[in-house]
Formats: sequence, C-alpha cells, structure tokens
Amino acid sequence: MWIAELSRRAGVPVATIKYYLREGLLPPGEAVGATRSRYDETHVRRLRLVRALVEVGGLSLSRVRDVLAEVDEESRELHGLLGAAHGALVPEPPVVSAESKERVDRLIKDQGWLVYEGSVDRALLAGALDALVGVGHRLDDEVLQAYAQAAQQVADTDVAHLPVGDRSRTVEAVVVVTALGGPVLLALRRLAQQSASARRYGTNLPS
Amino acid sequence: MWIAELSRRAGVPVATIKYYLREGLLPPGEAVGATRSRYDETHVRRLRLVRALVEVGGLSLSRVRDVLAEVDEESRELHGLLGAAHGALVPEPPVVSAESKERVDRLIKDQGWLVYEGSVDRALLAGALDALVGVGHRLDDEVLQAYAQAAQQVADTDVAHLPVGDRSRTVEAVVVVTALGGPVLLALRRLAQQSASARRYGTNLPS
DNA sequence: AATATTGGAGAGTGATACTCTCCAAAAGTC
DNA sequence: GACTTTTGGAGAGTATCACTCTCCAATATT
Repeated sequence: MWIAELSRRAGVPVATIKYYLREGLLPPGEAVGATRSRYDETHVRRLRLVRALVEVGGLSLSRVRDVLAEVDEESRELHGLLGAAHGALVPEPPVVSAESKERVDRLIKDQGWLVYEGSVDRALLAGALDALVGVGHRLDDEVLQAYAQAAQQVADTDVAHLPVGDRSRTVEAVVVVTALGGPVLLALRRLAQQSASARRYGTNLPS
Repeated sequence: MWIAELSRRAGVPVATIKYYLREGLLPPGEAVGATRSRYDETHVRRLRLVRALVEVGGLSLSRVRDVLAEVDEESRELHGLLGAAHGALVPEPPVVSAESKERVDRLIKDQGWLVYEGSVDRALLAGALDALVGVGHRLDDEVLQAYAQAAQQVADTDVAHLPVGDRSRTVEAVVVVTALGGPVLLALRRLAQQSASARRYGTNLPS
C-alpha cells in the first residue's frame, strides 16, 4: 500500500507519518523507485502502537523510540526482558531520601519479591513516597502493604497471561500491557474509589 | 517570610514563584507596601503540592489549577467531593466504541459498584480498553476482573484512610492520594511484574 | 498532455513551562 | 544619608515537544 492508504488505515495524517519516518519511530517502506515506497501490515500495526502509547499511555515520542528499540531488539532472552522493557518505559529516576529507599527495600523483602538491586522502579517508588511525605500525606505501612498486595495480584495475572514463543510478540505484549494496563488500573481505582465513597458518605449520584 | 525565603523553603526558584503567582497557581501574599508581600506556611505547602502534582503526578499546570480550585472550593460537601476532585485530575474523555462502553458498564454492575452514570472514568476506561484492542492485545475478562478486584482493594484502603473533619484537608487528601498514589501503585506493579517474571523465567538478576 | 501523488527535507507553528530583563519603590547597611 | 539589595510587577525571550506546512523534482495515473 502507498502512504495515503497507510494514513487511512492507521488514522494518522500523512504529514505525521513522514515525521515519524524521519524520527525513526516507523521503519521505512520498501523503496520502489526514487519517489515511491510500499508499506504493509507491519507498518499499520506499528503506527497504531505508537499512537496508543502516546495517547493512552501518555509516553513522549523519545520514550516511545526507546520502547520500540527494545521491541525490535532480536537478541534478548526472556530472562531480563521485562526489566529492559520497563527501563525504556519509565522516566529518569529522581534523587531519593535514605528513609524511603530503606522503606522500599524492606517492603520488597517483606513481600518476598525477587527484584534486581538496580531496578529504576525502586528509585521511582521511593521518589513517589518522598513526594507524599513532602506534601504532608505520608502513606502509612498499612496502606502501602495493601497497595503492594494489590500490585502483586495484578502483576501475577499480567505475567501469567503473557504470550510465550515468539520473542518479539512477548516484548510487545510486555510493553503494551504495562503501558496501557496502567491507565486501565488507575481508571478502575478511581471508579472503585467513587463507589466506596458513595457507600460511605452518601449516594454520590446526582440528585 | 519574604519571597526569597519561600523560594528556599519550597525549593522553587523565585522566577517560578512569580510565574505561578501570575498564573493563579499560588495565592498572593499579604501586601505590605507597594513592593513587598509577606508569605506564610500555607504558601510553602501549596508550592510543594504544586511541584509534587507536576513532577510526580505528571499533571499539567492547567490541570493543577483545576485541582487547586477544587481544593479551595469551600461549599462542597463530602458527598460528591471525590467525583469532583477526580474530574479535575483526569484528561478529557475520548470517543469510545459501544463494545467497550458496554463492557465497562457490565464490569461495574458485576462488581456491584455504585458509580455515577456520567463519570468521566467510565469513558477513560473504555478508551483504554479500545486502545488495547486497537493494538491487538485485548485484555480478556479474566484479566480485567483481576484488575477490578485489585483496584477495589486499593480504593477501599484509600477511602478508609481519608481524613474526615476538616473539609479542605479531605479534598487535599483525595487529590494527593489519587494523583501521587497512582505512581506508587504503578511502580509497585512493575516491581511485582519483575519478580513474577524472575520466578517464572529465570532469576532476572545480573550475572 | 494534464493532473495527482510521492519521498525527502527544511521551515514554520502552537502549546507549555518556565527564565530573564527591566524598573521604580522600598528596606537594610554602613 | 549614600549605597546596596530585595521586591512586585510586567513583558519579552527561550527551550522543548510534536507536529504541520511548503516546496521540489520524480513518477504515476487518467
């Protein structure tokens, strides 16, 4: 298919596709003469993935580029794949307090989790806990543990449903489920909060 | 305290404080003469809240402005407060498919949740589910229900630990816990995913 | 022959979030 | 009381991001 059809199929303007090609977010089509290239289904898929990561997952284009590089990396084994994909998905870790760092280490130990010592998520979690303390709303251990247990249930389900076999399918699934499953989980949490609040304090329904 | 001390206490440059004052993200200090205003602890708190919502919560300044308006709204009762705070926190809802909309409605019904029909989170959730389908990774019902149950555990804990009494403290807590608790939950989920993957496919630890 | 589309590259745009410069008034310092 | 510093206020400038537009010559299509 030509670029115009790719544009229609993926719902992305031609100018934007050209921009993504320039930025290396979409591999070039098969060149057919000097001013013509042919695109295929993989381009449609890739384009939809980029748009979903940006619009729903809230990733920046440079984060998306890192993530795609991870998806396209052929030589990665299942072992360590998830950490690498996460590394591409998340932002730079902040500087954190020793207290929060220890609290995170203790939580991971208490939960019996097997986590690489240098995982950026340790720092990201500690940074978020620091921010909570900074605004005077420290999460107490009881709450934090409830979060950890809920997180583990979700994560176990995620990992259990990961497709195995085709390596690149697996990385893509990791990326998609982590990046787009996040908004799903947070929306569900807000809905459940509204419900819990309605039960406790009134119907919450418009009069 | 003068603006310089406020800047030191909150860790925000004077130029940025002036910008926030102009943009209405920070209430003006008490004017003392034509070129002098006095600031207090409430300004330090507010500034830290703004920075935390932006840096950790990932909110835009205009979203932060809406959230603060909600925090400062005196005339809101506990009933409906949470929905209003959520409305200020989340982005514009997308256009969604009928399938996903029905799926969300069914899930809410099955969970026995009490949610206002017009909650933006219904549309946001449906939009995220549509995005998953669009990239070929539909979440099956089993997974979605596991997410919903985990979300409910977290939400119940959240609501149970909300401070009651001072109304404005309560809204602030809703905002802080929702906006900053999100990153906490997502970081925990990634850590738990890493752990689950390590157990299943290898140690995931560096050799 | 006339019209339309393409790849490629560069320039332009609009939003966001600051950051810098300037000013005159006031406050603190010696 | 002269001098330096700080302040509030407003405007202009800057950096980044994610496009979007314009132009071109080479092809395709009609």
